[in-house]
Amino acid sequence: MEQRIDRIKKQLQSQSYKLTPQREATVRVLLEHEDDHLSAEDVYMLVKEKYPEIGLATVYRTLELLTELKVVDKINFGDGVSRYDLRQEGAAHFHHHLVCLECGAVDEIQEDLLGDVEDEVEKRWNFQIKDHRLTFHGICHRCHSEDPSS
Amino acid sequence: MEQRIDRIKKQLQSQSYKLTPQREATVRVLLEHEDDHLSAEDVYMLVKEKYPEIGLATVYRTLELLTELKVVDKINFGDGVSRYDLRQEGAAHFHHHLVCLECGAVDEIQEDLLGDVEDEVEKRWNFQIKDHRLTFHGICHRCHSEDPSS
DNA sequence: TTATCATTTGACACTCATTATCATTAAGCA
DNA sequence: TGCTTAATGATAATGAGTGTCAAATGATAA
Repeated sequence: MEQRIDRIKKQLQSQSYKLTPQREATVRVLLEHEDDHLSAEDVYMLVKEKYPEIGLATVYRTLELLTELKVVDKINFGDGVSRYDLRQEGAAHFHHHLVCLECGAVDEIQEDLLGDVEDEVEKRWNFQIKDHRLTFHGICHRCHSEDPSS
Repeated sequence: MEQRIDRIKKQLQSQSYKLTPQREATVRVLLEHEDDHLSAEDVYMLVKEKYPEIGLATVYRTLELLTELKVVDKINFGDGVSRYDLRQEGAAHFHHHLVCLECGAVDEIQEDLLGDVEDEVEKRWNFQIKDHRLTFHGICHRCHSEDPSS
């Protein structure tokens, strides 16, 4: 935890940004909720517990900054809200989503499913891939087993 | 064109919806702009040319209805606007996007890139896939060739 | 320490896509 | 021709996100 915050601090400073208390509090919330796909409003509520004076605009600005620095990914499941995921360190950024149409749960896959596919796309369409988003919509294993009708 | 409208009409009627003139005008616009990823506002403007009395709310309602019926896909490139794509008929629905970070162009791929991947996901995560979204972000072939710096 | 100056913050007004409301109109049907 | 329900258009309301600006903060140099 502290090491990750330290690395983010250095990353900010290398671009002459500061790790202010507000930003640190925000990052801590993201670290404590790594797999929760929090919306800006979610983050705001959680940060307020530890840092009640913080303003919503600051949370938005921090999330935007962290997105620029590629510390978080801003993702969109089509429900009208952006969500923010802390990126995994080190390992390449393979991270796909399973969105359940039944219960709304969002699970993650940490596998590199697209290695070959990316190579093919780069060659055939002469498109230099920087990033990708892959989301599956369907019925998750929980709803699947509870509801034999579908 | 007329046959496709006919089929959509039947699909609507099978759920006891009507193909009103407003809905038909909207569908025609979608048919005439199949690969353009129109936003609701875009559709509204285009429909107004042929049907000036139509209201924006009706366009939204029609697009929502068509989305429910799986006649169109509502997609989101993260620019704050939903876009609507008519689904291909017959053939399975393989349709991915290449979003250029340089010029903002959105190209399409009509290939089944994910057949094997889907099988694996269904098995390993016990997730019953109904649909997927795959988007690549990067530099398109046009910007790529014009700008040798990157 | 203190003065200085750019960065950051919080409050709040504002934008803009989308949705809800509601009175009116049109369609299908007895 | 009436009746009932679905659909429409106008417009108000919602809500996520952004812009503005004065005040607060932080790093740095004297």
